[in-house]
Amino acid sequence: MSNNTRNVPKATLQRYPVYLKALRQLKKQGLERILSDELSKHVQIKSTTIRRDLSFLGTLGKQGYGYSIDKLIDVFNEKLGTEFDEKIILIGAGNLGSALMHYNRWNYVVGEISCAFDVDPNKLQMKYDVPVYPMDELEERIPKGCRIAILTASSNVQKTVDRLAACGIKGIVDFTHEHIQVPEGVNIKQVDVVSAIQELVFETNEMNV
Amino acid sequence: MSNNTRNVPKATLQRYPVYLKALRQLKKQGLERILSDELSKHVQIKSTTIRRDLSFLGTLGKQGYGYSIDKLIDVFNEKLGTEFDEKIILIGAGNLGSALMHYNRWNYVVGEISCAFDVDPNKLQMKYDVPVYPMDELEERIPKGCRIAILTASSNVQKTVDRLAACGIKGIVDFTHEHIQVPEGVNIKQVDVVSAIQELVFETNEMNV
DNA sequence: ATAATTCTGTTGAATAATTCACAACGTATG
DNA sequence: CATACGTTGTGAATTATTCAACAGAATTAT
Repeated sequence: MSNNTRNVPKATLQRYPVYLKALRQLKKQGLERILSDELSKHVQIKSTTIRRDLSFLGTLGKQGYGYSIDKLIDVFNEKLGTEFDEKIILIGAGNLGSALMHYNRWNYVVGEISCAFDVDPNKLQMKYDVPVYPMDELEERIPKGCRIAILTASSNVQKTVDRLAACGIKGIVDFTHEHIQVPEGVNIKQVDVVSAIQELVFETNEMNV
Repeated sequence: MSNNTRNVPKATLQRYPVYLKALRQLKKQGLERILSDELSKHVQIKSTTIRRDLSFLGTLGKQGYGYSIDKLIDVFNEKLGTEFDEKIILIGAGNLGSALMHYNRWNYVVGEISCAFDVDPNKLQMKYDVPVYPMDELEERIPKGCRIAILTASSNVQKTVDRLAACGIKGIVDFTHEHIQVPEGVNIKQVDVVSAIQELVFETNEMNV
């Protein structure tokens, strides 16, 4: 009933990207509406949890009909601010960084990589339409209003994080294998194969006890 | 007090990799012991939560002294089965796959990539000491006892997942942007920049309401 | 139209996770 | 060896999350 997005539980917030991804896929398949029960089968989350999660964003479904997929996607964009215009910077233009610049196909999804930075002078060339600047020039080249950085460089990690925070970065997607600390108010998401594998191994072993 | 790892809460299981990573870093810095309060500052998790989490693995700390870092790391390895010998396969030898084969430095951490598979005949060459086989040969080439697969290929994703499950894969680290469904008993971990960015954007916006 | 059906939104109960508070124990000190 | 101190491990209390059950709104069928 509330019209803003205050007080959305953390657990719910973490499920939104899952819904959004599934919805985009369903739309691509030509579907126009979906029931919470059907969506449940796709994302393996109980339908009642889905309905509750969505209810935080407004009264979106219709009884006896379900949800309009387009409407849901729109609401995610409007209310949660994924308005395609997020400016993202990339730190590190190595193998992984290149892969990310390459599938810069999150155009129309969250935003796009505005520019990249690297310490290696050999890597300072435009790649897949993304300019690569020297790491030294971070403070002057960083786009106005940029909040999100993707960190793939693995030297001087902690120092780099501190510089990013000083530049006003509010969220860091961290691909490094280091453990790093962030100042208050900065959010970090690990995107780490090793940790992911560990979690899988832990959970797989648990299941066999 | 329990000597096995039964009934470890899911939330706890997800924090273990965080602890492990921080502990390895502290060890590298030459530290030998740590208090739950100190560790708390590093990982931003309340010390009381840390103590409870660790207590599921046995009685590891000493009152008035803290925890031995070496001992903790050993316990994670022993009790949770990260015994360095996990055989991992990689599906897709493109940019991202190459990056993963390159920092195959999870030797001594979880295991190693035994081999990779790709549909593209041009990519079927040994890369960073990892052999790359044709996708067709998955069923015959997959190592015995292999439980974990890393999925970076982005064509025929769902079909590939089904084949992996049929081969006995129990955990999939998923780098694709697709939404995929897994059969009962198979665990999946998304390692997705886009979803990570979305979560960051969602949470960053939340904080400013 | 009207009635039957379907599926949402939400209440309240059950379960899970976190945090508090402190007794018990190991260490350090004299 | 005894005493003081500091930190763990853990019941009990609190908070967060999930889940079941159902009233009621919108659709569909007649």
